Amino acid sequence: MSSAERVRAAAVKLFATKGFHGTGIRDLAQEAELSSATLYHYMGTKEDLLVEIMTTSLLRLIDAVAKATAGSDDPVVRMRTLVALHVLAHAAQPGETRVVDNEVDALSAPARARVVALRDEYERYWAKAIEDGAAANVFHTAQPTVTRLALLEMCSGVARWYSPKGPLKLEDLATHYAELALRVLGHPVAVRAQDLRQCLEVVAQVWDLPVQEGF
Amino acid sequence: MSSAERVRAAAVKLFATKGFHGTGIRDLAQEAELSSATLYHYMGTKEDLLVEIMTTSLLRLIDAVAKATAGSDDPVVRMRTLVALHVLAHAAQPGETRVVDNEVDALSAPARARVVALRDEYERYWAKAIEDGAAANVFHTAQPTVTRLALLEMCSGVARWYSPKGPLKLEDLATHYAELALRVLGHPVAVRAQDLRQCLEVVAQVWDLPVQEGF
Amino acid sequence: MSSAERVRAAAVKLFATKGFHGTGIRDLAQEAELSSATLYHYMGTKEDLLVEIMTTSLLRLIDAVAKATAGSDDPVVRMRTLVALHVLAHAAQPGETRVVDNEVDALSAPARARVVALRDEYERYWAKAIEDGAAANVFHTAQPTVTRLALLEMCSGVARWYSPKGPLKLEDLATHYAELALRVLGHPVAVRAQDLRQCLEVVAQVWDLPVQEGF
Amino acid sequence: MSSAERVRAAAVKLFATKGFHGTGIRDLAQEAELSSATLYHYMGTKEDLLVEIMTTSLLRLIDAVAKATAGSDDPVVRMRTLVALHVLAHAAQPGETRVVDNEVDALSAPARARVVALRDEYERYWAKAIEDGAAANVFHTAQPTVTRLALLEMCSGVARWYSPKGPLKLEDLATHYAELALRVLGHPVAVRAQDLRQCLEVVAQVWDLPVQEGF
DNA sequence: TATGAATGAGCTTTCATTCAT
DNA sequence: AATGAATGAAAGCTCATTCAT
Repeated sequence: MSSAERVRAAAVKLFATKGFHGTGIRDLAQEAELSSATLYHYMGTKEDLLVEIMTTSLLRLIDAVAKATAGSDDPVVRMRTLVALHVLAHAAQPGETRVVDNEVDALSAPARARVVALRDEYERYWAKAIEDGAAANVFHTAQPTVTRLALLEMCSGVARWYSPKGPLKLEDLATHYAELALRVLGHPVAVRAQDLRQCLEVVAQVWDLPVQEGF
Repeated sequence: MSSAERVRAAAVKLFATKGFHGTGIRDLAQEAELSSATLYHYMGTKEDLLVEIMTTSLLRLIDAVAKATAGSDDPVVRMRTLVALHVLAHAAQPGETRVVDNEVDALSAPARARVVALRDEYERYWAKAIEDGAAANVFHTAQPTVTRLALLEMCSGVARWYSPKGPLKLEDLATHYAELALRVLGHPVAVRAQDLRQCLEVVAQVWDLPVQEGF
Repeated sequence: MSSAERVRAAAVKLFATKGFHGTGIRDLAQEAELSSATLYHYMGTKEDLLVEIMTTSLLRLIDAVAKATAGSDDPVVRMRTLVALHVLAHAAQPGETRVVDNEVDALSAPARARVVALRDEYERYWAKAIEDGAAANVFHTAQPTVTRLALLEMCSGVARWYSPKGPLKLEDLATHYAELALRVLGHPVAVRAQDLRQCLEVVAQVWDLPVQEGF
Repeated sequence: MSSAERVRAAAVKLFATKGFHGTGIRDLAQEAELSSATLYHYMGTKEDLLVEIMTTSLLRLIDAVAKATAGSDDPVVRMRTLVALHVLAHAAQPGETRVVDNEVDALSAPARARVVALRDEYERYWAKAIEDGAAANVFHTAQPTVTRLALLEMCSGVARWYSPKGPLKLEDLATHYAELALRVLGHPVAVRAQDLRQCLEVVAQVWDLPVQEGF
């Protein structure tokens, strides 16, 4: 792993576990096994580093979602895919995703605006799928917006507790959450692992992970 | 409001919005309209203040849950109550609850252990209700533990976005979430506002809020 | 013991053991079992308290020396008396004397000048006795000034280690030091406890101690 | 002089004159002509700096004494050497020695224990010489322990008043004190400057001073 | 590429002191 | 006589960042 990669990895790890404000430049340097002065060869300011992590993480998520839902009209299939992708990303990349979910308030106003815009762009996919499903009468929910927020929080929570060392395989996790989400939307159908095969492939490709069950 | 109360309120507000590490003693002093030296008449260290907030918040939640579920054997009723209480607490006290949910990592090891023990004690109520419902064949979930975590995250998320100024009344919010939760648990039944009346009363009592629809 | 006395005693104890700068107002308050605000009923500033302790301690020493050497022309007798008084004062009042000996640098310039003047006045008794003894050819020392300083340091050191709980009685201590001092001055004669009886009485009177061997 | 050396020199000077608690970080920075932040490149905590000064000072003293008394059986010679070394060290390095003698109480318990152990190791040389002299009937003292303490205090006092700018040369000072000490021990013999030549050399070597009469 | 040295600004916390009650 | 409340100033120490080498 190059020095630049070590810096980024250190930032992801520490921002995720100790928070942006709880992580010092010296902590980053120690984690990356560099001097604190050397860090500045690989980053701008500390905030730049945070922005970069958040931006690339969200862009990847948007990229993955765009790829995985392209050409699918069925809202149920799209929803299943969105949930699976979200959960897989949060389980496989808990560092990045926790940073995105928890450290938005640490950004300065202009950077926050850009990050929030990306997040909104991402959430549009969810909103659209729910709206379409409601219009098609396959989803039944009195409060589509609230339901969307509830689903997103439910799925994002995975990053807080999932461990690849535990008994639950990634694909089972994704399958389970996809089912829960469809239940929430009033469309309780079984989801099979093979329905999500494409999601796993997209995730592996976008996040550059080895293609295997548990990444 | 006394100085001591102003200090606590300032801490809740700022810890919730800017995070523990992102909040300086001077920020607290300014928010509480006191000098930073005077703060120390009303608190120990900054961490003591955090611990106090987390502890009382969790104790209240446990207290509320104990009161509201006492004497109820039906797992569906208990679950409905747990969800409603959780959502109401997070919507009515978003500051405290966000601090509890987000700042555990800011605690020193011994304090963290105590807080986590309280949180575990609270979650036992959820685990028990889900287990009982599954045993009684009214809940259907292949992964009870995962489902519990998913529900908790879903409900806690309310503290991140709910606003009493929005169109959604607290009781509608609670009703909606109770329904979503029962759907997640494979027991999709309608929930009526009157089913949750007792919850509203317990919340009003435990958090010392005025008894009215929107608190 | 009155509050005023408790304040003074607390200051003597803490200034002696932790130093003036190492002792906080809150330490004094705790030791005196008063609130820190109440302290200020019994003292001016912290420095005033220090000055008062040093001044009364030195004035008592001067008073004692004046009383005990009055009417004695013999330099050997005077020297014996000076040493005995000094050692007894330092052994019986180690707090006050340590403060006087160690905390002069903590004083502001004007206060220091006054205290140093008193100390000089006291040391004049030693200088005079040594000069007279040298003139009378009973003391033999090539460096009278150095010898005086050496003797003073030797005797003051008692306050750092003597304990009344140890095996050495005060009168034996004084006798021993008187002999050592006369040896230093080239006049090695035995000193008997009864030679110092008057010293013990003067010390008991000036410091208001119970008249007994060990005070 | 390097920055690191300036920091140490500043600490010695200020701790000696104003005391540890009376010296602020900003005072040290000003004296060392560095910013207060920069100080922390060259030290750990303020206490670490104090410990370092005390430890190296005592280790040097022990080193010097071991070197200078090696191979000497005669208690009189050893005593003469101990006194001369002690006095020379205190006169030539008044800063370090005053810090060692006066600031032990400023140390935390574990650091104090280590420093006191070193001091005890040093004082063993004195105790041994006095015991041996008494056993050989060349020293006559009824209270060997008290006498040792008296001598140490007498000699340490030099650091409080000796100035190389005064009329007294270092070697005369040492000679005079050696004679006083032998008088105290009941062995009043003349000491010649040439008896102490080796001591001067050892001091010059251990403290890295230019070899000349007045250093 | 890498870092030791450096720093102004800031951190949390304590300081000695005052004052209304 | 006694104190809780209050504070400006200062304490020891760390911050993110720069720069010469």
